[in-house]
Amino acid sequence: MKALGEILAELSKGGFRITRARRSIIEVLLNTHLPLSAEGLLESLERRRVPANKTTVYREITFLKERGIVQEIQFLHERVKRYEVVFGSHHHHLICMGCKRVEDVELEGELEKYEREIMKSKGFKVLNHTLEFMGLCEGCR
Amino acid sequence: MKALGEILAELSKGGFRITRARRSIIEVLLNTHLPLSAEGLLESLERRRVPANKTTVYREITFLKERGIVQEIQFLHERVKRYEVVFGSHHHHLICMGCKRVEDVELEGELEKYEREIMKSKGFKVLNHTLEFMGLCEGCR
DNA sequence: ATATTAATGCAACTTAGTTGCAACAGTCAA
DNA sequence: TTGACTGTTGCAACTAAGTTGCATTAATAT
Repeated sequence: MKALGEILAELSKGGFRITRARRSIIEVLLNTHLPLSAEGLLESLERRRVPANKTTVYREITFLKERGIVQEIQFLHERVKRYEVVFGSHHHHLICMGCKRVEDVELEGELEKYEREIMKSKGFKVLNHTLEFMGLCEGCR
Repeated sequence: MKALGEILAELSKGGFRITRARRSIIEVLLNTHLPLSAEGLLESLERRRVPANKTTVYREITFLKERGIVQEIQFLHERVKRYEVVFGSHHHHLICMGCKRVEDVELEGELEKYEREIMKSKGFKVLNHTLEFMGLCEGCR
């Protein structure tokens, strides 16, 4: 995972401005590390005394997505989309149906085996995937 | 996958009514077999001359979900939810980013290995999962 | 044939996200 | 440090997807 400075330097070099809102949004996403919804992001900004408009938040998310800095996640049990800073390694989520908390998991070996299988049997080239597990966490079982 | 008659008999036995809308919705979902959105379902009904209100469609989907007859799918690249009849065996989807078509895949061996791993390392009991692959189909590559 | 109540349709509403446009504010160069 | 350039923001109004309350309709058992 990248550090704040690195991300800001990259953007700056690209000719983009480091505004108060932009810096704070990236900070919040780096610090929570569990996926936040646009509304959650808005609230976090308010708590930090960096009030922002929801339009700004949505536009900033779009901007950061386009640059591969954040990624969008859609949990099946929710209506809203969530966002998190892209990690070096691809990972997945464990969603507890009891307490609704979300944990990360990294899976060893990943799904490459399946992706090869799919290529062979269907001629379909996999470029990306989503995988989320729903269940009960240790505390809620 | 269940046949129409079986599903209807089951519902009838449960004290639910077999209305024109209900029967048609189940028929459409059985026949398309690829996941349909609520709006798509509405259009299919119109083509069959069984006009239904969108409220009815949403309520029927909820009803069929609660009874384990249909399941809801959320593709990452879309805003809408989609619905399909639950198959005997769990399967996943290949979403072509070119033509937007969706194919089914069944994966051999499934993700049980990962589910056991998650149980061991995190104490998290997996009850369900979603897995979708995004990429390019044979025709679009 | 009729009573019961599940299912429906309508209109009004909510929630999540988007758009156009005028105003504002980082950044660079002088 | 000042200004000019243009990227960024906020507002208000909008769209799309889905939900709700309530009065009406229509499957079904008797």
